[in-house]
Amino acid sequence: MPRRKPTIHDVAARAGVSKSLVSLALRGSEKVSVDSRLAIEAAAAELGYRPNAAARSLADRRSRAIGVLVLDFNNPIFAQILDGVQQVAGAQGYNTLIVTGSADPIRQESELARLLEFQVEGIILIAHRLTANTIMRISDERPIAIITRRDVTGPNIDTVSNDDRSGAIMAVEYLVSLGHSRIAHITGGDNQIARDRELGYLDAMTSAGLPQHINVIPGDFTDSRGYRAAQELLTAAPDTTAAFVANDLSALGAMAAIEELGRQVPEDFSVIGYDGMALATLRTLNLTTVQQPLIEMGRLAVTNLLKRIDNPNTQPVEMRVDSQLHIAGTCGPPKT
Amino acid sequence: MPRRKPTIHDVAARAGVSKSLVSLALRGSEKVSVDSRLAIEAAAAELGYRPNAAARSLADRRSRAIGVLVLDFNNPIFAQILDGVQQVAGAQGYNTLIVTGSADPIRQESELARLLEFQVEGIILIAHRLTANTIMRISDERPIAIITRRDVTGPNIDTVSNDDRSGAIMAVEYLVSLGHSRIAHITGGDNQIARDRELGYLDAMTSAGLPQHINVIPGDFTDSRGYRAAQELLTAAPDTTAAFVANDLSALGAMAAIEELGRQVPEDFSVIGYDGMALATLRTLNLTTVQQPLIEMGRLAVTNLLKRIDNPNTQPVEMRVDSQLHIAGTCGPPKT
DNA sequence: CTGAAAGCGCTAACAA
DNA sequence: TTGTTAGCGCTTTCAG
Repeated sequence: MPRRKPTIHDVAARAGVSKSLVSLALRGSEKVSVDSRLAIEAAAAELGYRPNAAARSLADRRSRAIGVLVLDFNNPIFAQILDGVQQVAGAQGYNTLIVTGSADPIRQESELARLLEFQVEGIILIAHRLTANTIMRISDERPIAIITRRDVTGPNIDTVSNDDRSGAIMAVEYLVSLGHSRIAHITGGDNQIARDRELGYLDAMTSAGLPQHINVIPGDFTDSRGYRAAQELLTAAPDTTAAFVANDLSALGAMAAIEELGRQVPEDFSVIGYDGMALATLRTLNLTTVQQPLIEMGRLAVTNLLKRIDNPNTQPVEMRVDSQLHIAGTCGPPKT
Repeated sequence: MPRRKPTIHDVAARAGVSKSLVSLALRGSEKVSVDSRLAIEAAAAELGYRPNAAARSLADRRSRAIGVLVLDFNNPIFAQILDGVQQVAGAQGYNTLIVTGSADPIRQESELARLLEFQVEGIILIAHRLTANTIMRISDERPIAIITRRDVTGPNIDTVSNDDRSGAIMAVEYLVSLGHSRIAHITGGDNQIARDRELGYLDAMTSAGLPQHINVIPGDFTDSRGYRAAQELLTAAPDTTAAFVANDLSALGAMAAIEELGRQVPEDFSVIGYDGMALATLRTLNLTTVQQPLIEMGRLAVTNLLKRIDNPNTQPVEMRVDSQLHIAGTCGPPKT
């Protein structure tokens, strides 16, 4: 048994037909006689034949693959989005190449370049730290669907996002409705999403006639930073009774600090997050949050992307999905 | 400007040299004059040239890619392992193709097949639900490195795992040392890892001279099942004071149920998990657990795999990593 | 140092 | 229905 990998050529020889017939048969063409098809399939099976995707992609001039760039895997919400992405892509016969490059913009660019070299037919960006410039440049080569952000748009770019500003307003209004007035905000740093959520916070506070400036603590969407921000908050403004934290992961970190400082959540302090991270809404944590339809967002993005791949010159689609207040166990009325 | 993608040929024309020189220059060969190199690089940049990975892989007879099959993304520990995998693979110039096929063995097989068609040079299995048979068959074609399991071995298969049985013993002994005697176990279902952990539990209970049979509740490694199992446990054996849960995700679910049933953790009930999931050891949850060096496991597996790719006929490597008791906040002495 | 030529495995006309 | 023939874009001898 020759240790060389069998090719379509070997299959043809073994089945006693020509190369091209094998190609046809294997991709299920109608114009192959039943006999030939059977012979070919048998030969392929016996040989343990595997089509070579690289060769096919070369000859075909298409890869049947889309690339997904994930900001990082440490925030589980990206895994949820990815689930949705894979569902739809798989169902449509597309392979998904997933890469993740840490939050470093430079590395993200090189990851993107790798995707492009693989000849992906389109790209999904799940959160990202790329410049508008980079995205525009890439979108010139391939259609792009961006999930969670909507600040970069272009003729070849679709977006799926929720309305972070409204979501944030919803969160703060909920706290206000519970009777809180000294409401703090731990931000998500210097990016569009974080800014929108912060703006929503400021909007809602202003509408409610509440003061807020001292209570905006910078964060960065990580749990550890949320932890430190909460410590800072309770030191600087111990009379604060509630916090809207920019995302769930940070909110979990914040809760840890709050409880370590001797305050019970929600009795002594209310916390509301943002995202709808599966684990956070798990009953153990029971985080009250603004829930985005994460899986659905993944599904929608691929759907749009595949449409654009088939039909490049359609108008860009900018979808907004609705987020919902998920009321759980981390918010309550202030103690007074 | 022609909308066709520029090829090496276009670059050559523009730089005024031959195709093959461009190829050499682009891969950094020494034997290209500085002038030519500069001209070629300039031409490539101006044209926005991207090498075609499919073509290269065809001509090269190697893809410089490894495939990773992840059981599913819902358990965050797999993301941690993946981090380690990507670090090493990236550093060695390998692309990682990540696929995930739900826990369904059939779908997992087809995901594997796709990886093979992409001509990956080796495969990493992060947990999996494949039969020994399938794995053996695949390992015939490509080297495989399996992470977390060690029940399938073969000449072309390396493994990296921790000693689940000892880890489980460590967990139970810790509970015993705190004074617990009515210690339950929520299992991880019907797979080697879960069985090993269960055996460890039984070992430790026996050594300590404690009864255990009524207190083994079947689980499946998910949070929701952990939740239900804990409910079941407290109904069937309300005098239980502690539980060793087969993994962290389930442990979180279990804690939710326990607290809902009015018991404080750790005051009224102790919980210890297994894995060292980043979020669980986060201070908010503060789960006491047996911590596996997840990132390191990912790194080791790729390292072994790449060695085997370079040097196919070496002895299979079966690595055991050490897990540690991570003492946090969910275990305490029994209430009496 | 450079260029011509062959071929990687597959698909897609086009003939037969 | 089947076989033949060109490539797809790139790497790699092998002569200049």
